Amino acid sequence: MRLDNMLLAEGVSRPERRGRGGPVAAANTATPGGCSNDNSLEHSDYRAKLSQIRQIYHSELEKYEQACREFTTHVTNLLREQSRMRPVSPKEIERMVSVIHGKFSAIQMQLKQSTCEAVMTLRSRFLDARRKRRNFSKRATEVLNEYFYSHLNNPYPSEEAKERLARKGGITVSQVSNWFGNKRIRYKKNMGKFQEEATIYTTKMAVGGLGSQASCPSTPSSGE
DNA sequence: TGATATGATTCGAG
DNA sequence: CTCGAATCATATCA
Repeated sequence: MRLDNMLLAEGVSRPERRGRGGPVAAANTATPGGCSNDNSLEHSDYRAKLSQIRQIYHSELEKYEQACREFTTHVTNLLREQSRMRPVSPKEIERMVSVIHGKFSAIQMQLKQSTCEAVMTLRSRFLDARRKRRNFSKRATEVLNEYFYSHLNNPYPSEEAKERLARKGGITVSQVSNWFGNKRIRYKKNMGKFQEEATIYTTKMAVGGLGSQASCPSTPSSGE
């Protein structure tokens, strides 16, 4: 019965597809800001696939139910015929019918399970933020690198600092945390590869620290 | 097209 | 919760 709830929550066994996308896109644990603006285009694709799954699911379900009905009537007719030869109690008929229904519902269970799997796969395919990774803007990486290389001794920004960096770079706090996590370990892994970058940012910091940025044409400030 | 860069996620430890 | 580490999946480069 968990499967039923599952399918219901995913909108597969929903009677209609009218409005209210509902709980489909809201079941994430944290969703670190990745999907804040651009849900429309990918979502249409996602919805299309989901409705395809739903259609198959419903047609299969209908087929099973029809087959179940046919088989049930067939068996009951058979038993009715036999009742002319031997006594057939209503209890026996009832038992046969329930056995048939049990078999068919087991098959339906399998259908539900495979549908569930398909939906989960689809979900992870489309809703996983890793699938639509975008590099940060020039401005964002600049801001982050400036902080990183000016705090090389302790590159662990506080919550406030993270918020400031996030605002300055136009990204979320979670993204700032991710960036610093990646940066720390990758810098440590081989510092040699980052020496060039390090000197660039440290010298930039030195220059920028001395005379504001009034006459510095090398800070485009708006990248994209 | 393969190699590399990079953002995001997962997992265990503290 | 945050952290380091490993890993995934995509973007970008040569």
